Amino acid sequence: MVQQEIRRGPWTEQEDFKLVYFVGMFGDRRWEFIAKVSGLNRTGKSCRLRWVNYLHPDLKRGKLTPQEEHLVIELHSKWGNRWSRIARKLPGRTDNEIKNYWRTHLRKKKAQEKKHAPVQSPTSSSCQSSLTSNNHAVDSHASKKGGQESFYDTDQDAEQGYSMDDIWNDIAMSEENINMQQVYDGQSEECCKFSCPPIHSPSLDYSSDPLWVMDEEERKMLFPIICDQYFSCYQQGTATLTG
DNA sequence: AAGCAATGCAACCGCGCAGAC
DNA sequence: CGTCTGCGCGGTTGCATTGCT
Repeated sequence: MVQQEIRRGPWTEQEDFKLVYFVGMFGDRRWEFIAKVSGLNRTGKSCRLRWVNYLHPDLKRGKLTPQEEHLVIELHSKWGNRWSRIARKLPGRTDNEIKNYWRTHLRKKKAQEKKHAPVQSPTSSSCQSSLTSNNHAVDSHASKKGGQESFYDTDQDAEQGYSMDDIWNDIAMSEENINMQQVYDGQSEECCKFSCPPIHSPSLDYSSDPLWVMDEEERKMLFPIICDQYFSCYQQGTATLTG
């Protein structure tokens, strides 16, 4: 079988749909499997990352609240760069998000320090301790992107943007049109709701069965209707948005 | 209005850990 | 017990956007 080139870089909306769909079907554990079965030509890692950091339905979008900021600062002073650990204390936030947030503030803080104390000893390992102690100063979080609506932002501009909520809604809606049971006899509709927490490969262990490791052709044979309906549904959605 | 710099965030990389065999 | 595989984590990079001159 010809090894297809692994896709890299930004994810397209179509890829997002595919991933959401297959995670809903197989759960969010077996990423290599999902990567193969979905035909995304992405690595399992990449799929996981995309899901965890962006597509998971429990994710909050938008800026950290002052309380969350405070908590991050507090926990970071306690645990250091244990981002995943910190993230667990902030439901709906990812380690990546918190890490980025911290970096941003670190940079701001460093810049400020440079301004105010240009001849400070560099050995004071100032970043962490000083940051944790007075990072409230930057709590204003003068994010220049405050008014900017990301394509996926759910908090803002629900009318204009095509948010993740919309995507989930679309998926939920399209599910009503797709009779999943015809394709996956034995898997209840419940398994495909993409509800959270995600389903962990109910009752069947696909991974151990070589039959479930599909190549492109097999995949097309099994999923053509689902995928086609999905994407036409998706395309309708975006078409109405893009005009 | 154009060009450049700064910023924010999505995605990748490499390493380590855990479980299966 | 060693090896393999998959996953998770932290660090880093690259690019798009925004702000400034």
